[in-house]
Amino acid sequence: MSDRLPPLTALRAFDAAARQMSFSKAAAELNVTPAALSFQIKSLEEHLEAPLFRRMNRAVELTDAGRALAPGAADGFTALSAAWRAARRTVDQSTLTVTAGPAFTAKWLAPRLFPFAEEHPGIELRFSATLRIMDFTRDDVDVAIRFGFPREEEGLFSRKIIDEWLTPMMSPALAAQYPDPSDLARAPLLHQDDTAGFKPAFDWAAWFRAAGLPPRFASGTRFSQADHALDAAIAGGGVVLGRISLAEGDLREGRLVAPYKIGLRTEAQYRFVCPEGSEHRPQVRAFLDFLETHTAALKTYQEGMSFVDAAEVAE
Amino acid sequence: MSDRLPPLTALRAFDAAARQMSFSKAAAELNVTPAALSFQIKSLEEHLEAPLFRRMNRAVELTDAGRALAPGAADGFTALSAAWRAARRTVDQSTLTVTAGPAFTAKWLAPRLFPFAEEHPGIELRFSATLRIMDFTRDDVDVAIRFGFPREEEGLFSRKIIDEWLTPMMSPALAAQYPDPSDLARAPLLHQDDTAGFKPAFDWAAWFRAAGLPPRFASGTRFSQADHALDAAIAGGGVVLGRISLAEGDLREGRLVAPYKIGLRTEAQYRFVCPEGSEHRPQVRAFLDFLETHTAALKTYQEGMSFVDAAEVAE
DNA sequence: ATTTCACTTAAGTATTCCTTATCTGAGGTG
DNA sequence: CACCTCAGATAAGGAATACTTAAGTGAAAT
Repeated sequence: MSDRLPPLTALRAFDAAARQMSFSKAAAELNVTPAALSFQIKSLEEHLEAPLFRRMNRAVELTDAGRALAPGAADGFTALSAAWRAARRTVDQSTLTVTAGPAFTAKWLAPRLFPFAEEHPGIELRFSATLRIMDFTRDDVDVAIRFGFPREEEGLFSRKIIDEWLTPMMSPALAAQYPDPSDLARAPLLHQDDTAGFKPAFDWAAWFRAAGLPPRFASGTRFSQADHALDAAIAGGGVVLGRISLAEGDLREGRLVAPYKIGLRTEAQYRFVCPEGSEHRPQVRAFLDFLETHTAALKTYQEGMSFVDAAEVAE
Repeated sequence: MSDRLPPLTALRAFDAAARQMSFSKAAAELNVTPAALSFQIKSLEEHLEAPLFRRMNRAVELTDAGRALAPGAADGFTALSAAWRAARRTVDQSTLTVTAGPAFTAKWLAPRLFPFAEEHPGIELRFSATLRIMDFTRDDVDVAIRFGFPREEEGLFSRKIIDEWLTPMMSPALAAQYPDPSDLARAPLLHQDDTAGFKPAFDWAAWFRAAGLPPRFASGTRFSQADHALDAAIAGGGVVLGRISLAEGDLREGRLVAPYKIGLRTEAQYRFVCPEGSEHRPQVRAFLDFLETHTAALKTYQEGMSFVDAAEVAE
């Protein structure tokens, strides 16, 4: 009964058998004959000097020792195969998996998917819209686009792609009704909660302070995602404190207008994040280049605006 | 470049090489010749169709692919070997590793180590004093003794071993100075913080309410561990609201006395916890029996006491 | 210039692993 | 109740893998 690891093929056979609760199904999974699998289990039991399965003639069930081994073995092999996939992604130059929040995915990535595909026909782009923090070695992701304050992390390549600022936005029809910032006192306001935790805050209260207007009681419809708030504004549902990063397309197409010249600037920003070293992989390089050229257009919207930093009007 | 797992021996060779950053050291670790290890790495690189190491003539360094693979591979093998150790513990009948909080270890387990060893000469008992929550499949522990409210957990065997209650305790000399509960108004009180998070609380404030005495401003020395507070009381440093579970030995030996007849009872209790099925293993069985017979003596201290539930005097 | 060190390569061997074929025994079926 | 089926066990031979010894390479150290 050695303390060192037993033969790994035997352990893998056990893992499959424990998951399937059947030797023959496990054998099928591993593309070997049931006889081979039976041998592997037997050899593992000899190493342990105790049975791992109780053999009933129609089925097998785990012994206490088997139950102690199974979950950890499953975890171990899951980790190994995730690591292997991560290494394979490193080699693969034809696919690129990007994760971003739902709002950025909807408002920025999705509309630009086609242009990217045209520029880079050899790269298959995949999106994974989630706010969950990614672990590049565990999740099948090459690149993450995250919104937040700049932060360096060990082993990660990180680059700012968009400086964020906000200004009231609304449908052209509403803009005619509310020509002046002070008119917002009687306008229906749309709120978004997804950046509620950021400090210094960049919400309506902060913008009113930046504009030197009296605070308004925080009434109005609340949205959990910024893109939904923007869509509601497009539909004429109210005035949204729009994030330039997300609204750019809608502003360009005239679905939204930003009639006032007061912008609220925040240190929070969209960042491109990938494992260190990954930034040299061709498809990652291509994607970063694409992001940088396509975010450059945002700068034009800054013309004529006067900005106030969120930190200056922090509560 | 297959998506399935590569040969596991090759992966393990890579893991060792990546950890050691040296093929020859890795070969020594795995008890093979450097040539064999070189082959394994090469075969893994062929599976991946990309190099994992950059060979400099004096050293090796990981490529991007290697850096992507290494951490996950290490995690995987760590998990596998932990799982294997867990299975081995299941088979081993000669050792028993118990984890408990520092106070229980000091005041209850340590003094009874010798009696247990005499009763069960074949069992080697090991203690691991930590408050960290244990994962039986990951940490090398057979049995945990935890203090808290009763709670059932999937896959765990759990049994109450001590019903907890508290009463003021002090050295015999101090007891002479403070014959009546009301005298505590002028006594130095000792506090313990380790159960501060429990609700309903069982602290001095709760006991004063239970005794119908006016509340005292919470001054006095604070201890992060209950056993240190008891030791301070033994040394005459003040009056502690002692937990019967921890104080039993000191009460029996006369180092502490509990002069008042008002006890504060709490639902919190010491529990014996082990993986389901483990409770049948001989050394676990023996330890649980031992605990149960040696905690029975605590009941005698309840005689003559009148109890108030902590919930009844909750703030 | 020479030595040394770390890894590589080659050829042969040992070991592990897998297959085919046969066997066993309990539960389901007619 | 006999029979069949199904899941796993066992045996022996063969294929694939892993390892060893021995010789080789090239850059850094002396």
